[in-house]
Amino acid sequence: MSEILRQQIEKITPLTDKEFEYILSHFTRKKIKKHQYLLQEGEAVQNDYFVTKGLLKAYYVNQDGKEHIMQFAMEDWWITDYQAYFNETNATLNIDCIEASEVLCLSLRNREKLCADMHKIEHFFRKKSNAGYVALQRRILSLLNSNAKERYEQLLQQYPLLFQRVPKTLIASYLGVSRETLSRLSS
Amino acid sequence: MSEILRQQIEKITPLTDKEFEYILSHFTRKKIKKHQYLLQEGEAVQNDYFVTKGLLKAYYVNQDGKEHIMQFAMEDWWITDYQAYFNETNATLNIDCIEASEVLCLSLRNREKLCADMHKIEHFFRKKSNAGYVALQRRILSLLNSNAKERYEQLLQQYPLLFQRVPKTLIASYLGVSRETLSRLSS
DNA sequence: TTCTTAATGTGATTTATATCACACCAAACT
DNA sequence: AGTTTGGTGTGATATAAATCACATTAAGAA
Repeated sequence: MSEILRQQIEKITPLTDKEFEYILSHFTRKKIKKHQYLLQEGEAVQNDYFVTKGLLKAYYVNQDGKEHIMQFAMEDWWITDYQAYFNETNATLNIDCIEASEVLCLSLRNREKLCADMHKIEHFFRKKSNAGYVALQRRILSLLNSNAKERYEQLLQQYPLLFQRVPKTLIASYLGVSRETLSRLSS
Repeated sequence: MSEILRQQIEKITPLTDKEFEYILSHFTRKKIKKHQYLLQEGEAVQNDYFVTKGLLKAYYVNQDGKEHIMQFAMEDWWITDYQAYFNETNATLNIDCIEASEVLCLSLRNREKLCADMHKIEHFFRKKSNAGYVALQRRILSLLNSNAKERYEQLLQQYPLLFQRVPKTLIASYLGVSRETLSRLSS
């Protein structure tokens, strides 16, 4: 269902049916099974992904094989390796499915074309990017200022829905704590 | 000197003299002395600030009175409390001058007006915001994945100019390490 | 069902970093 | 010139969290 994308855009700017149809024509659809990769480290990053169904994670794997989760994405969220996507370099992140998912794929070329053609859409993406920037600043502040327990509680409060779907092990990896420490905090 | 702003914009999109003059008319100038506040916690956030001269820091002060630096800004950088600026809420960050500074001030109203009037400028701000988002992701990854020493070395490599101007104590506060630990690392 | 894999809890130990305390020096005021 | 303030180094100690190790349970796969 692409209605969910339309709704997201319309929270920022109204669209006619024609306009939305035009926008949507720049996306392709993709279904991914559980545990399947959407993106692997070292590959070129083809797309930004808008999630219409399911749940994914983008994560970095370091030299020791430890995973650090950059972001989750469920319905109505966007996900990709943005550094690589915007700069057209190879991915340093992996993205794979926590649950079977469906996404709408937007290549950088189509994104830029849409933005050039429709001032509205450039406005939409600017607003989304600003909101994303602010969200990351909050996360940084949380990392700088709070200990493991506080970060856990903040996340729980901010994204309660996530907890019903994401195993604690992955929450730990997102928070930058070991799964053992997180386990001890909950109790 | 506002030429520095023009150069920054022209890295993304070319401008005529008229266009730049029009853009600049939406900014006001401000000079700030060393140690003076540009913004204090609890205030309304009037502007986003483009630095033409000097060096500033934006930081959060927690319940215990400990400072955590969200960002620095020197010539050619932007700085404000973005969460509060974009959402028109009161500041949770403080901004003050490390060196005597000069800034160009852009209110949210003028920013939105410029973006609505000139597609070019909306494009510029979208690009800047995207780049900012990517930079914050890098910082998060650094916080998740690296210890104090590694983070220090990464920062040193990424912003070598900063080190000649910012005391180590503040670098520590940006990295999320105590000044004592940072001091021991350097040696 | 049985087998394997993923998720979780919990003890014992180690380690990175924070905290406390004090000394020293350089810069800025007055 | 003298006095305050800001920046820095370094020892001793405390603490949050990582790591290692093992047990338990739940969930998928054959």
